[in-house]
Amino acid sequence: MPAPKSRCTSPPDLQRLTRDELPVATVELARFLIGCVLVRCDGDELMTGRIVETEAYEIGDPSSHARSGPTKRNRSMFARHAHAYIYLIYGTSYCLNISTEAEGEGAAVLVRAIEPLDGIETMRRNRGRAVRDYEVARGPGNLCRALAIGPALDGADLDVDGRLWVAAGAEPASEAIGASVRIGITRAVEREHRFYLRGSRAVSGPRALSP
DNA sequence: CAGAGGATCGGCT
DNA sequence: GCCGATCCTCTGG
Repeated sequence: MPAPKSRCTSPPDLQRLTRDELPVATVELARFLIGCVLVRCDGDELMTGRIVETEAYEIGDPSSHARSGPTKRNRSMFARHAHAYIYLIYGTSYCLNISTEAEGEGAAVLVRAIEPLDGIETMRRNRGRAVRDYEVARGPGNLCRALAIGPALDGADLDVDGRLWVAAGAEPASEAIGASVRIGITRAVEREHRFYLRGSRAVSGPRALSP
């Protein structure tokens, strides 16, 4: 996919993790991403945040969009790992996923929430409503609205595209990462494939799910 | 081609 | 906590 020129100057600490530095396996990436920094360059607006909540949708998962094979909507899930899969949900919100596994395998990690770091005023403006700092990108739909992530980024290669990538962050202690069942699904509800950073107010969902 | 059902959000009770 | 908005996608006939 052609990547429009980005005018953001990205500080050295926001240098992208290359494809080879990102786990290929779905559940492994979901856990790895907690504490990493999501970087969005929209024109000349730089926005970043610490990833605090993810969900894994692995190969063969009955709750995955890829469960019935490739379709027009989910084709980005079948790209090799580190591509964006973006779709519209409930006619109102977009969701951002990062593809996993080898090309031809349909699997991805849903990025559910970040704690804003840089560009919070831009994110707040994108949200178009008054919210507290920790609410700016809490929840998958809110995250996409805050970062101006939409269908134009579907299929983007995070290893190449100048508009969206993942950078390293302060690695949380392993006991600081919690696991739980996933939110808003109706199949394979028992799998504990949601990961979150304990104690972060930017984590979405019922408090009881994030002790 | 019709109909059901969403990996959500926000307002209201 | 419950419910409606909103519209696209997939499935089945």
